[in-house]
Parts: sequence; structure tokens; C-alpha cells
Amino acid sequence: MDETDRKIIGILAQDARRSLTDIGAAVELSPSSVNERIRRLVASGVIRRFTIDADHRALGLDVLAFVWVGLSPDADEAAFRTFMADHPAVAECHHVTGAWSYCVKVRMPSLGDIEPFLAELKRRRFLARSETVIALSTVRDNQFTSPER
Amino acid sequence: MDETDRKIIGILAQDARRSLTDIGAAVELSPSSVNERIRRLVASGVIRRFTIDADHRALGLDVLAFVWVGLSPDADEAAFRTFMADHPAVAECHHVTGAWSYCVKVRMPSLGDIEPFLAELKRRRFLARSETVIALSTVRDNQFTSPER
DNA sequence: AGTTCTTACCAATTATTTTCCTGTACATTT
DNA sequence: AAATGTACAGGAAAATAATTGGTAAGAACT
Repeated sequence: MDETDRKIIGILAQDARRSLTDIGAAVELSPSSVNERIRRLVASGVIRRFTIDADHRALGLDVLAFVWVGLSPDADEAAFRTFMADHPAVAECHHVTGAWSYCVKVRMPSLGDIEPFLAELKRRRFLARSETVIALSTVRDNQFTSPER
Repeated sequence: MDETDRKIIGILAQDARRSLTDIGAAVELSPSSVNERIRRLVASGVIRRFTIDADHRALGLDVLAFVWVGLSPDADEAAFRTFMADHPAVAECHHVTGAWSYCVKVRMPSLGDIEPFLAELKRRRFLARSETVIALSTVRDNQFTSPER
């Protein structure tokens, strides 16, 4: 992981379809060297996968919400994590410091879909308490943040 | 935007490097038809960009935090949004309902980098109050969530 | 009904890109 | 100095993507 690798990652984060020749020109390396570096970055897990950044609204997921979860004392935490990992509406789930146990980011077709989701969490005895915050608008939503600065 | 388009998006979200032939086999379409659909999805903005999912830890961004921002009454909100859009540590920034104005997701090299970030927000008179929640571990972190149940 | 327009699709060709292989240069170790 | 390892470049081969031209189905209009 040197400066060149970081540059390549930056380029791919912006546009993962850039050709090896193109990237090579940007980092002053031959296409085959760039290829070898990308292969290594994927193999070592620095690059987890190639993916797309989609417009969730266009896909019918109009609602973005953060659900703060206070896990109930008798909750099966492993089951909770599995549930979060598998649930299609869950975009992110982090164990956090502070008053809450988990911060869960969910995307849903409509506001009406949030209640059944919370009800399900309750039914499974995960919840001691929760708080839901709706995102009204999004200023920025990147997976990637530039490492420099 | 039909069912086939959604399938294609699902496939690309999983692995944006799948070949047109491959995708075509999955959705029962010729490679050129798949290509045409992807081109259209990009042109219409449903696919915002092709990108990578990187391991932030490996890139030296060990800390993930959510900063809840209560904007000060006299804050220049447009300036705040510009600041958020440009700041390299900011991964997400959403205007939200509830007690706070904004939810800001940041990635930083170390815990020590959070304070200067907050100080800068204060210096620019954006902050009335704030609360920072650190992510201890991440159960899930996807950009994409499947639309179907 | 016939004509035009549009849209989606496929097959075949062409262009580009990726992949794989080999040799070289350079640094490190013995 | 010889041996080893690593990163790189160049080029051939393979795979993939983009383009083009043509067909078919359906909608809108005459």
C-alpha cells in the first residue's frame, strides 16, 4: 500500500470503469502494472468489491432513516446481528458508543414501512427502546472519503 | 425501469465487473441489450457511477463516527452544506427530523482528528450544539439495499 | 386497414480492453 | 559476486465491450 495504490483506489472510487491504460497514464505506470496492483488490492481485501452507486429514489426507496436501537438486556445479540446482516432494508448497522447500542441505517419504499420493521424488532425481543430519525434531504452520500487531508 | 432493469442493478451492485454476456445470461437478454439498458440507466441517472467498496481500515481510516449537529440559529446553512460537501472526512450528511438538524457520518484516521473537525465547525459558527457517536464495530455497511423483501 | 413512428431486441462485426507470459532492472540477502 | 525476490514493461492472445444494421412488435395517426 503505497501512494500509487492510494491514487488508483481514488481513481476507481470515482469511476471504476476507467481502463488500465487510462489509470496507467494517471499514475505513470503500464497497464499491466496497474492490473497487477489492482489484482493485489482485491486479493488483500483493500478493495472489497466493484459496485455501483445507484439512485435509491429511482429504485423506489424513497425513505432513508436512522434507527437508534437500545438492545434489551435479555436480547440475543448474535441473533440481532444476523437479523441486521440479512434484512433487505438495512443499509448499515454499527455498534456504537453512547446512550444507544446500535445505529441502524435503513432504506424503505415509504414511511409506512418503518413501523412493521420496528414491530419485528420488538417481536423478536431485541428492543428495549428505540428512536427513529428520518432523513429529509441528503447533502452528501459517499461510500468513499478521500484519505488525504 | 422494469423488473429486468432492477435485476441488472442488483447484479451490478454485487459485482460491477460482471461481463455483459454474463449478465445477459442471468436476465435472459443478449449482451448488446444489456449494454443498452445499462447505458440508459447511467444516462437517466439511476446508476450514478461505477465505484468500489474499499476497506477504510486498510486505507488508514480507522475511526467511523456520527456527528449530530444542531445548527446555530444564525448559521449560514448554505455554507454549512458546501462545507460538508467538500470536506474530505465527510462520508454522508443528511438533514434530519428530530432534535438535531443534521446527521454527519465521518471517517478519520484517529480519534484525535475528531476534535479539530468539531472545532472547525464551531469556528465557522455552524454549531449550536453537537453530539458525537463513535462506531465501535460495524455489522453491515452497504451502499445498496435490495428493493425486494 | 394501412402507414408511419418508436421501441426493444438480436446477430455480426469491429474496436478496445484485459489477461497472461517473458524478460529486465533494481534492491536485498547470503 | 551470486542468488533471490519484487516491481515493472512490452507484446501476444483472449476476452470483452461498443457499434452497426436489421427485424419485429406495438402505438399513434391517416
